[in-house]
Amino acid sequence: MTTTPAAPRWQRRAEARPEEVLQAALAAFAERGYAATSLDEVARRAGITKGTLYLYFPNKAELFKAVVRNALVSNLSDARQRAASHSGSSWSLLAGLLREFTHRIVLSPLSAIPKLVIAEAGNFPDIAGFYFNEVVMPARQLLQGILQRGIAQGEFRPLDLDHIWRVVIAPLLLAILWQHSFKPYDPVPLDVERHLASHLDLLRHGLLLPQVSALQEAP
Amino acid sequence: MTTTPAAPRWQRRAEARPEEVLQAALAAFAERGYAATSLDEVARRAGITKGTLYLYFPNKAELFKAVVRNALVSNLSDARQRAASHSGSSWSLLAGLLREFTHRIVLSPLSAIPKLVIAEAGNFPDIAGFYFNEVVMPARQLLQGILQRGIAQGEFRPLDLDHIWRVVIAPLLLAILWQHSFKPYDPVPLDVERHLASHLDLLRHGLLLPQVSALQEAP
DNA sequence: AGTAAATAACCAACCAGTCAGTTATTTACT
DNA sequence: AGTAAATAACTGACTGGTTGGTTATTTACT
Repeated sequence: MTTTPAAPRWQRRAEARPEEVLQAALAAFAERGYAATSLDEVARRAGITKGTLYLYFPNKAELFKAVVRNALVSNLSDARQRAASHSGSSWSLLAGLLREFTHRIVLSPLSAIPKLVIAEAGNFPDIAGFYFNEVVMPARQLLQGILQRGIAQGEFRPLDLDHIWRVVIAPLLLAILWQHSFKPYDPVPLDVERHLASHLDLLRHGLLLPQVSALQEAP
Repeated sequence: MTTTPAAPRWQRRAEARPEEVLQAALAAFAERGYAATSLDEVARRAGITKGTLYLYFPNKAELFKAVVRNALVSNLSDARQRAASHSGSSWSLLAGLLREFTHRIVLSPLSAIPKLVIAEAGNFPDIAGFYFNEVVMPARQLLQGILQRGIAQGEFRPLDLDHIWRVVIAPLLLAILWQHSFKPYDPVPLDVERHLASHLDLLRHGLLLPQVSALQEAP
């Protein structure tokens, strides 16, 4: 009686593990939140055990930070570069950026991250601080820069630069939270594309000077 | 040697306990979120012990639901009645409503509740469903009614009624979440009054027909 | 005295983090 | 090429601490 050559119980895949753990952690955190997600669960989803997980990440908070970095920070520096080298109107830059943000974050699994950070900020100050410094601050600077340029060039009305930028991105945040918190209960599910269209329509009429607005029907 | 007549170590106050527990629980949940708040902590804040807490609420989830219900019920039908009996322009009604919402919710401890519901929706589906039906649906109907009236009367531009209402309230939601999640990290703290002013300014230019807007500088 | 209200000690379950031991893979040597 | 030794990856059981929930007992009030 010969034994079939048993497949190994596990394989060494040190290269692939970290990325797989990050994927698994994002999915798990997104479903249940940070506090409610156990590392056993994350390990299970990644096809390893908890001990292995600790070979790659020193603790739960650092794992979470790594998830955020991996998912968002790269995306953001991307946008800044595109903004710097933009040559068209400020409005087309702003609208393009909001569109791209919608497609690359709101409509992707990445949207779980802002929701998570907001939900758990109270309990994990260093995560909240990290996110604020690494994500919110750059985003603010990017938006304020565009708006300021638009005002200076006589494209936008005079605006309160310290506050308008939050009003401008608020509908994106709402869309993210809606999808994660209310989607199952909404009888008229949110159509993100039409939400974005309404948002841009409001901004175009609300930000641009009237004479400029009239020139730019549907940029 | 006489012993001074010792004050009783505790008193029987069955009437007052539930309300006091609800207050304590709201404060505790608001600070630390649902999962991270221990019932010992809630009891401590309410000036009782955990065992007593269980005399009045069957478990943690029901306590949480009771907090949400209790905090919302008073504020619920109020706004709808005022809207129904309004006689001025749609814009003044809308702006007034957003102002009142800002002062009565965003700037009050009640703002903890939307934040909590959004944060915990994934883990507590029946709470999320309850909140959606009792709070979100009425708010939607109220806003859509006002916007529809404004369009019909030639005050607002034609708008996508299914989507614009979310864009309109998004900045209020952002203000709530900002205060609860990012306040400690923001070097330029959010001035809610100026945030509201920026918001209303954008809406006035973005929603109203140009000729109407020109008539209504600062309503 | 009788009982409702409240306490305090208790249990069972869960989980982040640790570590001694096991196994797959690579390296060094013949 | 073959294989023994060394290494790196991985496992799984365990620990210490916490917390939701229970209950035997004490206390205040009628």
